[in-house]
Amino acid sequence: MRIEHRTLKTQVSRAKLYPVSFLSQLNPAQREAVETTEGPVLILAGAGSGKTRVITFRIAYLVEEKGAPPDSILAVTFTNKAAAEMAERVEKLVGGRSFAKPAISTFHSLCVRMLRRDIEKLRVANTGYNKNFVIYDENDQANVVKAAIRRLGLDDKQLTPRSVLGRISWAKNHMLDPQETYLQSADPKTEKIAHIYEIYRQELRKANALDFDDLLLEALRLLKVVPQVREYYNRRFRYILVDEYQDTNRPQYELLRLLAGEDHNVCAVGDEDQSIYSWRGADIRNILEFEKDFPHARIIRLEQNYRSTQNILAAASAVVANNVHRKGKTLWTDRVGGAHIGYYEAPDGENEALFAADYISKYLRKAAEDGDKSKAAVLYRTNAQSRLFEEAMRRYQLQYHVVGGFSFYERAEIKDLISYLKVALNPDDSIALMRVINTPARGIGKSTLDTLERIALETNTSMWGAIGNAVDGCLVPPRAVAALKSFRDIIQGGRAMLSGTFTEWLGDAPDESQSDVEERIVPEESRIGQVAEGENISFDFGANAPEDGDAAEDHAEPAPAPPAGESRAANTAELLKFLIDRTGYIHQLEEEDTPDAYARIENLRELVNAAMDSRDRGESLQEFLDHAALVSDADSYDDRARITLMSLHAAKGLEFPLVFLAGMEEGLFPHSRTFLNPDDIEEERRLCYVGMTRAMDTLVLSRARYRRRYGTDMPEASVPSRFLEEVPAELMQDLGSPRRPSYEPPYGSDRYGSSGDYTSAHPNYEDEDQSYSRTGGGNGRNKKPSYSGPTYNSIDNIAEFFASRGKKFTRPKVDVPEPTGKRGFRPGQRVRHPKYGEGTVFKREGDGDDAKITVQFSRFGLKKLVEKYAQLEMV
DNA sequence: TTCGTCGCGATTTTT
DNA sequence: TCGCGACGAA
Repeated sequence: MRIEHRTLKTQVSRAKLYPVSFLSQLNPAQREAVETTEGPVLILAGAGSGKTRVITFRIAYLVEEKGAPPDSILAVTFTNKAAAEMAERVEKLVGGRSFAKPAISTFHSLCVRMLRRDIEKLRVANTGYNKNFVIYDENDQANVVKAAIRRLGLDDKQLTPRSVLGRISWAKNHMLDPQETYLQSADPKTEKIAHIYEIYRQELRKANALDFDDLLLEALRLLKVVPQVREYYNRRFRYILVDEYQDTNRPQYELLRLLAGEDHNVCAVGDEDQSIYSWRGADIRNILEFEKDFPHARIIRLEQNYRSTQNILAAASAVVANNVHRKGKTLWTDRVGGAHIGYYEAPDGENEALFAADYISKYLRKAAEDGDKSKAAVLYRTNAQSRLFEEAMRRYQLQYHVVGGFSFYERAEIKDLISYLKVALNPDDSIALMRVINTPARGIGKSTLDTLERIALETNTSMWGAIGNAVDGCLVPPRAVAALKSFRDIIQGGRAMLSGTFTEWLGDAPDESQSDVEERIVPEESRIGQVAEGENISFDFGANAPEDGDAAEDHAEPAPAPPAGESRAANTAELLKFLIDRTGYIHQLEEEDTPDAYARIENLRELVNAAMDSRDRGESLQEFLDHAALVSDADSYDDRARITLMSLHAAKGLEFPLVFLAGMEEGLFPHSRTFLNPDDIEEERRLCYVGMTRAMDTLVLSRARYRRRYGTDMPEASVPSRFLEEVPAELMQDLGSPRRPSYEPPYGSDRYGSSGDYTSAHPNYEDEDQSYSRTGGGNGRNKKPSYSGPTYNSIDNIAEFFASRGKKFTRPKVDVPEPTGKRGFRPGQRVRHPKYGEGTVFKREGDGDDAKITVQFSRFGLKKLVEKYAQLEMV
């Protein structure tokens, strides 16, 4: 029925939307990539070579020319944003002709859908996950690990939750279980980690929770272990496309292989030079071994770049050419010439940001005068760098958009309410429960929690179960019993609302003697979480028919009133309002009566709005929570923004006429954590390549000569990034970096920052700023003296700059090393220590005899040494 | 048990 | 700068 519908419509409209020139819009390689639909294909797509176009056209081609049913096509992307975008573009090409849509999704949401559908097929002897499982984010994971470390009585200084988590994730990405990890461990520390890993896994099982890695692993297990499931997907998906293939890890790779079935109609698109996620388990071998696992694979190279000018491409290529582990390829463009790569060396981070703001504002204004709607991005290595640029943009009154950092769902108040929702849906989610059991404070303190934890451990139940036991058996002081009961009442009320038994529950006036009543009212197999599983953005597996959503309800219903007298199941928004009301959450914030508290209330309203939107889309609570768990920073990219600030990683896949690549300093980019491992440095270099190739017309690299790390008083001298050296000098142009003070010894190459005669008494951003203080100046704004003074291009001026902003500042007498003599250890310098061997100076603090330097030793890690005694030698 | 203050340590990158 | 844990007082 669906198929008939499709073919009919297809014939009618093909001619209109697909003129004969459809394929002629592609170059020969792209065309081959689109037309080779059968059998495995590996598309090596260089930066800006039109790969998204190829993927979308390929899908269109499959549907239009090959007559493939749209829902037999699966396209996997890296981010939700990319998936949504691709879906939109495909929709434009083939949309409106069929109800069936191609499945376009991220790996993780694909796995969630597979697992929600079939995870219970993995249950053995009535144990294992059920389909109401929750997804643990990094914070939840850290809490589990923390508890495990504590329980094992281990020192959490040597084993930080973060590092342990990293090891666990590593093990999972390499598909090692705790036993295997234990067997492979060579030292006591690794053994302990294996032990923690084991506990971690047990705890997640108990909580019916999966972490991000588990989503992939369990989905994979499902396909491996249950043939019917695998066959279902093999029948369903005849054509599979994978974007950003270079960033897939082992589990994802195997998942693909199983999904591909016998047909092997897999099309993988990737670029080795853009592999920037090896730290997350991405395995470049997936590209190299593609031919091995998919014999007779066709390999197609897309080497024409349609994005960047020749200069930009040449510069980026020159940088990445320094990588040894690389097959190598040649990208070319017909956009010959182009502007030079700009370089600016600011005295400090603040000035770097101001320069960027000024440069960007002029650039955009000029574009606007020419009638162009241009766009610009500031890219940096670490999100911490964003603050300076935000301040600068605000100062220039520029509209900007930040990707990453704190997302909506990471705010404490949002996480609290999300946790309440999670507990209502799945009380055994102990992490969520612990988060909210005493927020807002209701008198459940540390000692009570310790008791609960003990009960949970002894009776092998979740915290929720322990609460039941504690209340029933009066195992805690009366006060605590009362507090626990009030908490339990709220949760049970929420559960009753979900199952549509709220009124019964009210009438029952439950108390501690009736824990079995709960079982009757909220039975194990309640409909919770499946209230309306149906339409959603990308696709559904048609497992459940959509229920009629009560979507027509008034959007502005004000009171968070529990729907007394109704017996239908409540939707997410209603439950949320109920929880906010009954927990007194907003009430408590109002009491606080601070601007911050009202901002949080605003956020909560926003959350309720999101819940109502979700309800209007017909989503269940479960889907709402999945969405909250799987949105990522990169998803917040708004392509309408004129100026975007984001990390280099987040910029992957995007392009901008102007790219400003900031913080080109050793230790920052490449990051100091990568110094030890040549492979990691190569990844940094690829990251640099990715950043540079985002630029279409103009690329500016910048660096701060002094930078404050962690907002300390004292800026530290920096060394130019090695990547700067790797850009051919003739492609670069200094944008008038302020001249360095004469007493400052030249760092690195003389190419940087000293543009000879250029004295730069007025770096160009100054004018701009003055005009701002003229126009925007005036009353309230003058709390901070407006920035219109002299140029801050020397140490003294930096001091003045900070002083003028009311900040404490001591002149960095330190950071100017003595020009000669053996004490001149400065960041970047290779040194040898009699005991620790060779290393690289990371930073230097203090002066004279007190001078301390931090050295990254290849064998012993970071050490802080007193320079005077350390007997360091230069290498 | 709670709430405030203080000191310290952290920052890569993210589905 | 900021968030967290430790510690101490009510």
